Amino acid sequence: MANLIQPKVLKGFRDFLPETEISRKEIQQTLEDTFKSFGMVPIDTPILEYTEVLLGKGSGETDKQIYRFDDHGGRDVAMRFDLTVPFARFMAAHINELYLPFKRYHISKVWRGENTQRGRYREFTQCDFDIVGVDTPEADFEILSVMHASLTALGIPEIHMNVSHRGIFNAFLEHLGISDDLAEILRIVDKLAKIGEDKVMEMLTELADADKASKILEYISAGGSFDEILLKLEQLSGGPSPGSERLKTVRTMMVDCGIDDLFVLNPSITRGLDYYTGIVYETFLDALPGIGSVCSGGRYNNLASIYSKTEMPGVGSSIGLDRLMAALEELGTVSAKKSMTDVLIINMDANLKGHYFSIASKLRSAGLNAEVFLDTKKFKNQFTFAERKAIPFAVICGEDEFKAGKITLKDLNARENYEMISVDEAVIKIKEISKAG
RNA sequence: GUGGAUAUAGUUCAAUCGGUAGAGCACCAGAUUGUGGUUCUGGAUGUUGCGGGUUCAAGUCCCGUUAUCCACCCCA
Repeated sequence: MANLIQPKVLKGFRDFLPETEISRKEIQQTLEDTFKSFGMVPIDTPILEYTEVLLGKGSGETDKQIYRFDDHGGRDVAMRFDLTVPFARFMAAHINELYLPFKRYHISKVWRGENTQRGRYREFTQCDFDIVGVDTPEADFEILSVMHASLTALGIPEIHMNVSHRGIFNAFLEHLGISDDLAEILRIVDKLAKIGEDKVMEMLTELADADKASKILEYISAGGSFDEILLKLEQLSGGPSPGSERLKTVRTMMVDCGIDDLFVLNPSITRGLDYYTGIVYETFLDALPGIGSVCSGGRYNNLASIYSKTEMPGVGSSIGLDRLMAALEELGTVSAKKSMTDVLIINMDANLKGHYFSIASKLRSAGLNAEVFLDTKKFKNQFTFAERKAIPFAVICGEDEFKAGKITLKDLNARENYEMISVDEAVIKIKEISKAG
């Protein structure tokens, strides 16, 4: 009694109450439906992998953030920090049982031991979708298309997907004659939106001469329409390149399909992860840029090469469910349902216990979610329970109704009774009122 | 990981110079019944995040610790 254990959870880890979990599940369902509609199939992988498998192509940062330990058999293991690297391993392991191009989605938790902030946790859920086996504009376009469809299906307000291309940027740097400090330059360039042109210029001049620095700044801050910027990038990088041609084709496809509205070409987007080789993208909410990217990814043509000799070019994207939730919560656009129950059967007469459950069963057969209150308590109690759980209807059946083979339906929101009707009539009434509301 | 801010009832917030913790809302019981939004009566709100220290006395001052938020870093 004296030594109760504190019911605490670890920093960056969270419990989800029904209210939150219901909307999380709804969002996941919407995404899953979208992914399926593009012919994508679900997979799953273990949360624990050999450390060498996960760190094979990671950067130094991943090293620091990964949860890593020795298991009971003395194996050096680690928890997955994203879903892309395990997917590459998965493809290498199962390539002979699969077919190409392979399009999968994967919604699951990942772990990173970094410092927490709003929308940044140590345990969080990613919704990944990737296409492996083809290096074509069709595949690049399809990922962008799924992103567009997903975010539209979720009804995310005021959003822009920033698109860029590593290949063009590399061609540009090569044209400039820069081959050192590439990672450093990428990092500085990526900060443009956050720290501004002056600061970026200042930092770049520390790495390269002023002329080159201003060229880089000119490249990453190129303005105008998608096509205008693309033209400018080509000019700055010494003419058309495979990357620019690819991006041009993808752009044409977006226009042909009428989904070019949400995409902007933003050359300052580079992405920190070093396995990206082609198109890259990041998505920010216009209203909440501070919360970070809610959906990003790109093309990685060599990722599986550390596990297999088979060429497996891939392109994919990841939606950060928790970050998205944090944003939607702040914007007040999450539905805060407390339960899915449509009808509560009031438990008022101890002699009719069994009957109450048979009414519930009939309601369920009619497609409604129904539950019986699990104790014979007074009405006030049972109504309060219904209110707590936000249940919209109650079925009342006492001796009178039972004898007549009827029930009384109560609309708990309108506080209106429909007395002495049959269960079938109640079902119709409930569906009618629910539809209207 | 580094630096800064914050932590009081379920919740939103009080508590003077250091003097044993308070209000609204919410909650529970009853008046109150085969019908919960009103009213009335009564009740509990709590190891002041946690652990030490100073003091006759600590929510208040000091140290440590944990969590949250903010910035850096990085990213979803």
